[in-house]
Amino acid sequence: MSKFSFTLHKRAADSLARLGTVHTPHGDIQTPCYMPVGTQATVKSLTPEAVKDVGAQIILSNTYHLHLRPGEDLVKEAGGLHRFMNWDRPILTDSGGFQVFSLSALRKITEEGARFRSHIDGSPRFLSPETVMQIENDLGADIIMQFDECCPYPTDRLTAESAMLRTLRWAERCKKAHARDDQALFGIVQGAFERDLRIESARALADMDFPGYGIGGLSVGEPKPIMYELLEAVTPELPQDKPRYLMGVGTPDCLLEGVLRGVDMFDCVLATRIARNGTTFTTDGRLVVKNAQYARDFGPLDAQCDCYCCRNYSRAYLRHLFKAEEMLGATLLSIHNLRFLLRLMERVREAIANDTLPQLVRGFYARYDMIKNF
RNA sequence: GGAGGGGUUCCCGAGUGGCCAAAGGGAGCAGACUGUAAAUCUGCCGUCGCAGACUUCGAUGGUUCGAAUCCAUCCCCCUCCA
Repeated sequence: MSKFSFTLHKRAADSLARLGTVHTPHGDIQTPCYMPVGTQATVKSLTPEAVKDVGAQIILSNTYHLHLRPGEDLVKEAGGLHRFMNWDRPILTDSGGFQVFSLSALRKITEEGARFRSHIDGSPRFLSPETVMQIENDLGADIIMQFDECCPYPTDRLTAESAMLRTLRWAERCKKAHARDDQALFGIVQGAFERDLRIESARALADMDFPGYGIGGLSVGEPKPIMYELLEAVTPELPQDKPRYLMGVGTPDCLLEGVLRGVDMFDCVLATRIARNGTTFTTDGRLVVKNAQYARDFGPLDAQCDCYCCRNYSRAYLRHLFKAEEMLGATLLSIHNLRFLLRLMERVREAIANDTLPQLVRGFYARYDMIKNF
């Protein structure tokens, strides 16, 4: 089985943008890339074939959610996550660190790990770096994330530092507990919104020599300029020959800004979530297709888009599906929103290769309405 | 012809003297959503407006300090009997 590696093809001249290839046992990933999220071993509302059709090279799944249901032992018995969910391309599993954060009402964190109440049945659960590694090893994704501690915005410096340092200690423990050399374990940069803590975190993780690095704890409500500043501080501290993954981002503009600051990989639920709620990305900005103004609009969602939805269906029809609560609406908008981000990344890679990234970014902002952005 | 029941704000439907511009639901409209407790959640929903004012509960008239609520007449619907 081929091992994980990263090939850096090119660094842009006028920004930190990079062009690369991530090699995994289930195939290569061209970067910069966006990864659709399939938390519970499914990208909501889509068949794996549809996810491939929109151009996804790799998808995300979630350790915490699969641990609770159906359980990693069942997934392992099924032959691993790829076979279980019928997805033969690369998979990345998030560690559950974000759930520790977002389900904060139900947990208590100690040095040992996080004690939880299951959000499904209230049963007590415990996640530690060691248990998370065991679960992720059983699930069998190509890339697995360390167990980390995420801070809300805003966070006081002491809390930020303590979470960052704990994440470093947990990184060591994850590394020690990780038992499969066909899975690449990524460390995660923390440090909340303190520039120097972020830098310290990145340097320490770099010294631990991970095959790739997540940048976590961002896009949790802070203003975008703060996120961009922190990215600019962090990516130069990370090894050039390893992929950087900005966790949980995002919007079309955040993707571009992330690429410009040296990020190689992104994931975000936004595309599929807002799709299920009747909202779409378009070349001109956000479009809420369920709004009354589209009742008699028989044109496509986005005339620039090459997706299945835009090639075959009108805004009026999509609006009808949402008003009638037909589930095809969620499917078609998910196809479009994913394709929108994936195609944007395709164009970004092309532009880096051709040294035209600044023009691409300029062209994007010239049309994209930031007032109606997220 | 006789007996009974009923007409409430877009729809359904509570309300039977003041706390009612009128419960609740639906529909409608809008907003939110960034490592997914989300096919979810929130707000608005008579008119104008900041407070507040004004017009509403089939129609008209009446009782009362005060009526969607009580009385009279009329209009319209439904059920049963002949």
